Amino acid sequence: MNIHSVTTTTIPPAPAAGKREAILAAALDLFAERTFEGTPVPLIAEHAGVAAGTIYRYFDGKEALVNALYRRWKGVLRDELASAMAAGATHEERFRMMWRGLCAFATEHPAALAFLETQHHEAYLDEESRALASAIDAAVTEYVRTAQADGAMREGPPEMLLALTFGAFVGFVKQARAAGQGIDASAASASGDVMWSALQPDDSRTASKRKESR
Amino acid sequence: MNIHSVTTTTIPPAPAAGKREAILAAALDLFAERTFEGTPVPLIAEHAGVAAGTIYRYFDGKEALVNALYRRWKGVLRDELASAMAAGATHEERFRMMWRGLCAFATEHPAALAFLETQHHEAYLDEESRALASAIDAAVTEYVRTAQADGAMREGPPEMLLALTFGAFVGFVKQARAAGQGIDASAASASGDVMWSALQPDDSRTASKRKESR
Amino acid sequence: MNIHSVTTTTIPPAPAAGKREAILAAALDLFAERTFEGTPVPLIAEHAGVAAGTIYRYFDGKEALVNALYRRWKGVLRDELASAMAAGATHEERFRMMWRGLCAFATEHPAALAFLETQHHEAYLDEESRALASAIDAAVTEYVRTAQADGAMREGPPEMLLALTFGAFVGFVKQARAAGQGIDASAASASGDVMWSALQPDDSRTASKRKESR
Amino acid sequence: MNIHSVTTTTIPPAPAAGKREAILAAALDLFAERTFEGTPVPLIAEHAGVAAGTIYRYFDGKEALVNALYRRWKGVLRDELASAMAAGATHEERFRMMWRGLCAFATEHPAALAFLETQHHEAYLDEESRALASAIDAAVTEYVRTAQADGAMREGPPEMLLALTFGAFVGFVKQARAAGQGIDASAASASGDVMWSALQPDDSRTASKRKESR
DNA sequence: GATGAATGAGCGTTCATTCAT
DNA sequence: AATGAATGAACGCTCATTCAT
Repeated sequence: MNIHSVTTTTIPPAPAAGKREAILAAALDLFAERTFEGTPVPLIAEHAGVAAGTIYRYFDGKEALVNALYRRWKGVLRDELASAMAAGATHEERFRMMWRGLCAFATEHPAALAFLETQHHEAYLDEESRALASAIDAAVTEYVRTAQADGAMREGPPEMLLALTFGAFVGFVKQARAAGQGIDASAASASGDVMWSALQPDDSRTASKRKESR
Repeated sequence: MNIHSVTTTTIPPAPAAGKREAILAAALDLFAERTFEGTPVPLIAEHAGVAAGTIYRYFDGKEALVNALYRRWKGVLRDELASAMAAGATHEERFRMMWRGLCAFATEHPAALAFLETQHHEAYLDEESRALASAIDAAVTEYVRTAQADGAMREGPPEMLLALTFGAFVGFVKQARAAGQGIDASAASASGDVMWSALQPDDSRTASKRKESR
Repeated sequence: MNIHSVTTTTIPPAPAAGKREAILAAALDLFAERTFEGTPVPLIAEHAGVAAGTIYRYFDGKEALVNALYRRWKGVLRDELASAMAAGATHEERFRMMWRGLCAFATEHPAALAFLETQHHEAYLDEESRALASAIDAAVTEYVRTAQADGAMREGPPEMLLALTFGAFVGFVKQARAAGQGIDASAASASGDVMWSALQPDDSRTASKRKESR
Repeated sequence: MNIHSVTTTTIPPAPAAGKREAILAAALDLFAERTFEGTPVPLIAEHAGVAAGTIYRYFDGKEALVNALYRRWKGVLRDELASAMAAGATHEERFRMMWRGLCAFATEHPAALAFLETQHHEAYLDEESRALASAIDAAVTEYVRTAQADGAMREGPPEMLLALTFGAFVGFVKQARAAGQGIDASAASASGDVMWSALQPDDSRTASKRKESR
């Protein structure tokens, strides 16, 4: 989790991590549950245990804060996906690790996922934040393309397949949250099954299917 | 698709449609692209071509307006889904019609879909709006349960399958919109293929699969 | 009650008296219980059973309406006082009739009295309304002066004596209203006793008076 | 008159007194001359020399402000009356001190008196404010009852006697203000004479009294 | 004459941001 | 560095007034 090294002193966004971290943590929770526009800066300050003015020592404004937050967590997500892709031996394994990694992320950082996937970011994200999002898109698109080239994934525009897959993930997580259940290992696995089968080549629906996915 | 016939006369922001419709149309566009909280009432008025005060002749307040809007479009969506479910002869046909109907809705009313699927509605939706959403959930859940009972759909909690499916649809639509492409018939069909195969029983991945889905 | 002849067709502000009267009656009730500033014109219209715009056919604006209302009722009060002063044979009789007349007015037209005596009229009364108030002041001042000249009333600036007397009357009426009681004949008489004795010459009291007050 | 010593440091709109005091002072003047409803918050801010938003740092809203103001001044008045009642040796002395105290209050804090006695407070006073008003009523009622029991005051419902007396006081003050004169010691004394004699037992007057009143 | 939909200035209030301490 | 009082633009909303019907 390289991004945490940005933190001046300690590693996780722990309560002792200093004001900058406290502000980011408070903003994350609040943006996740009330929207960027719906969250007053003084409320962030209160939750962070700092004075309102202090926020402006660490961030140029509310918009800069939300961008820092977005980059922070989008970076964590990117690292999660990158390590999943690096670790798997087969395309299916890579997919399963990604899916599991996403589920783990959603479980460990529910507010972060809600914040990242749920908002209308267009209004305030800056160039750099958008570039980060694009880089992640490119990486997973590359993964899909390779898997398709190997015959391990169905044909079709990678962007569409990814949109369906990540969309499904987000829907799944929101449903689990709305139902008040967490995402346990079996639910993560079952939902991963569903989406992996969605990605299988049509003609693979034979007994030999599984082999091609390596 | 009974409501769509209504659509032509009352829903679009036609200049002759009356101020109430103009306000709803303007609010839809703005909420879809800027969030409920991020949209000032005076801006809605401006887009609708009315004075700010006029909005309060037609709606009790901003919150009543967003609820009216939500119910209007959630109702259209419900009718769409209901007629798809009524029309199909097999479970697969019903699914395909639903997916096609959703794609048509997304194409014809992109702002409505963005508005419905994208926001933090919890803060302002009232009892009646929530009841409408629940009714739709119940209807599609019932569809899944029946299909599962007939062996035409994979096992698993219907809520999870639906969350994945609708999540995938939303992801797909957002991606298509972000890419600036519309959703043509072939894209709709291809994405429907993907998600229908996601819903197939695991053990159906044999040559006989298709038959069971009727 | 000469002022009622101003009414185009009928005599009292009865429900059948036409829209102008209905508006005046509604405005009286509302101003009395909610203040001039606190009463929206559309509410007056609703209570009067007319459309908001109609009020502007009969009055140039809210301010003109309140002036018309003030003059109407101040005129009734003036007539009441004038006839009391004309009818009495002695100064005390005149005073008693005035007091009784005021009490009758407060009983018959409680909203009118509340409106006349209770508000901050300065902000909106026009020249003519103020002139009417002054005329009444002058008439009762003249009465006091005459009574003083005849030795029937204590010395002192008539304005002060009148201010005390009318102030007492207003206080009395407000208290009766607040207590939910009407002003019956005996209460009217008892309060008149008090204020008449207030106006008696000092030298009419015996030398022993002071002792009793311990 | 303990509170009056406080007055010199905290109550008047002294520039050094802090914004809260400046706001209260400005609100007092404006409410006194334009009514609560007739006074826009931004105007209060302007008169207080603060920004409109600043008012909301000190008060929860316009209504909370008017209640704070009411309690402040009603409390001063209560202390005034209480110390007058405590200081006098005879019933008459107590009455005279009260009257003198009221006159002093009206002279020193004319806006406060206008504000307290002149408005339609019912619409916005809260429980606590009303309780304060009732406590004062109860205290003076008790005074009257005691004086009546001692034969030092005429019979009759204490509420009526008090309503007449305070009404007279208010009328007197308003008249003095309208005439542009202050209330000097002799006017205060003369008006006190009038109202004290109003409160005397009937039987304290000689048999010849009635004749003089013609 | 009468209506009531429509207007828009102005209300009470919030909140992103600044700055003296 | 940190505070939090202060600001004032902008918010959601009301209402006196106008005017097409």
